[in-house]
Amino acid sequence: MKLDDKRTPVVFKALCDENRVRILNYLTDGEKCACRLLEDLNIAQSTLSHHMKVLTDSGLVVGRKDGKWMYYSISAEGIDTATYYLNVLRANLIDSKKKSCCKE
Amino acid sequence: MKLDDKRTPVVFKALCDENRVRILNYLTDGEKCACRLLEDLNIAQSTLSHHMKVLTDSGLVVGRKDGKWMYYSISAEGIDTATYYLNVLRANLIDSKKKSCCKE
DNA sequence: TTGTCAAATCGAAAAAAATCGATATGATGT
DNA sequence: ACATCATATCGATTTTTTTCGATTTGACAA
Repeated sequence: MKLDDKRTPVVFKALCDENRVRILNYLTDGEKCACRLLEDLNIAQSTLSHHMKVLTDSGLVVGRKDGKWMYYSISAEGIDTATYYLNVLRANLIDSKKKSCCKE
Repeated sequence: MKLDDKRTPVVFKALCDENRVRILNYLTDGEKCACRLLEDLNIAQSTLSHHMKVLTDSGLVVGRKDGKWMYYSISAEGIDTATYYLNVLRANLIDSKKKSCCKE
């Protein structure tokens, strides 16, 4: 099994920017309104909107619209998918160790 | 527990570029010489060197020098660290669910 | 010491991403 | 219908990343 070299970067881009990691940290206490994040993060509203798009595209965050508010939360499924990707690397690693150990 | 917003991006940058994911996939069959990667990947030598630096900085890959050759392999510890980071998000998520469930 | 080969570093160019202010959209309340 | 508020989109700028060719470094062998 190999990682998809197109999809994998999309998933992990969520974790490749300082502001997005800050957002994820905020979201770990639970679902938050975009307006709330905006107060805490000291970035422009359009910048936040951009980051939320990257985060939802990655699958690590899901958005829910309620009236004119957008609520964002961390997706357990998204994290599990990312974890699975890392396990793919890990599993192959174990296999290759086994191979070199048993064949000679 | 929160993710370090400086260190986390460094770790996951390993997985944020198509060529680096290809490199990681190659390395899953075991340790490989840089010259070997160079043959397979169709990128300039200086570009490969740059990517190997990003990968080793992340901790997901380790390098070993043997004479004039550099051998690279995936680091189980590096993958475990990255997995741990994802678990931090996951664990907080479970905690926050528990909180909202029990308090009201 | 000199030549050769592998890899790293340098410097520049191209591509991608982050950021912002301004504007558009879309829901709500008057 | 209209004003208002939250968010998304647009367009432009700045910053970061990727990429390459050229050069340097460092190891080995003649």
